[in-house]
Amino acid sequence: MQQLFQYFKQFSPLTAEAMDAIADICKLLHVAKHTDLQPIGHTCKTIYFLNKGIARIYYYKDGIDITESFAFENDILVRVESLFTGRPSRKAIQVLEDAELVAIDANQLFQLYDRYPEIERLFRKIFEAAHVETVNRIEALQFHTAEERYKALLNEEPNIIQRVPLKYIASYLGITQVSLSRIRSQR
Amino acid sequence: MQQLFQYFKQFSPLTAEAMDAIADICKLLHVAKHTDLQPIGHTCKTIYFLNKGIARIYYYKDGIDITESFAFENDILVRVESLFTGRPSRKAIQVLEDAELVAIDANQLFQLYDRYPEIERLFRKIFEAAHVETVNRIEALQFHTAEERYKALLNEEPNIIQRVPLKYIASYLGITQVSLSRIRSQR
DNA sequence: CTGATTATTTATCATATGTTAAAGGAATAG
DNA sequence: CTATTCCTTTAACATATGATAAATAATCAG
Repeated sequence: MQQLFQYFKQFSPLTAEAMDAIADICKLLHVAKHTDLQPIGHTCKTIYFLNKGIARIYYYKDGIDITESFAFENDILVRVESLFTGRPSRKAIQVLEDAELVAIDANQLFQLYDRYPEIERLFRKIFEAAHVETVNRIEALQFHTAEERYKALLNEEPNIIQRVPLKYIASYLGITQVSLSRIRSQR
Repeated sequence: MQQLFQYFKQFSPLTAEAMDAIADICKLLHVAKHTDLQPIGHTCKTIYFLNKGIARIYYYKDGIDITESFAFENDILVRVESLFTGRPSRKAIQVLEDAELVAIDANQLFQLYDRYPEIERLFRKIFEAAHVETVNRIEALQFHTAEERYKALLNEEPNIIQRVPLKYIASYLGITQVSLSRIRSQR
């Protein structure tokens, strides 16, 4: 659990009491690769934090598997559009490498918001940072070529290539597997 | 100011005291069309709410004007990636039609967060909703064709065509003006 | 109202990415 | 270790979108 609280520290401070309250609603999970942590159609009621391993959020569009995002060590992992609306998600969370993660019960967390404004603030800031990343991602998709997006990804996550099947990376970049292969083979 | 508080009501309730505190840090603005409300390079320190009119957030990529997003009546208007990071924004806000808007001073608002958890909660929810929209937009850009995106936009904002120059719509959709014209002329 | 900008459409050609199919490599189960 | 399945690359062709230029159409300033 230290890893999680270390992560929290980047965003805002917590009293010992608030930390205990959070720890009480957390569970440590070990999940084997290829497991769907949360299936399509369920409403997101858990906020995950990845201690170790890789996961992705994916969905099906016209029967084709599309990766919306990846999560790595020390990332928060959540289906925002379901958690914040209370609606079922068309997306699933899949673990790509044997993973260790912390599961935070969202309903219990939201109750803590009432008792601990500092906890509400912490998660506000965590999700604000995620929001900023999402906005930046739009810029990439809107006006960079597939090749530029691929190179930018390599820059941010140099070892994603060794750890994630290329087909997942392709749909994350908004292109087909074949196109990605073509881009990779050019020089 | 009633329009703004009406908007707030959708998200969470406020005490009269909190409403007064917010009203104290708000200014009503009238801005002529074509005006840059906030220039490129400034750090976003104001949250705007549009009572009337249309605005857009735009930036330059390789010298070309690109529209990141539009805001209409009853929309919040903010450069998230600057407001939440405190860094200067490469984006500007431009008013497209004579507009009436409410300007909320962000630094003063953040101070109110300390005194009124209910205000922090309200804005948390407002930005969570914006976050969800951003996530959904990625899905559109990632795996819909330009034509699909155009039709989806028409569906959501049927009168955007009458009110916004097509060139701005084109870059918002991630395509050139010429491509949009071509799509429109097909049937 | 008129001329000058600015916005939109149309046409032509170039190019990136999609689609489909097949072959070669890598991972996995038994 | 082998056979099967899954992943990745390559090839050939189709198509959507980009780039450039020119022609209309609309808007705006004087």
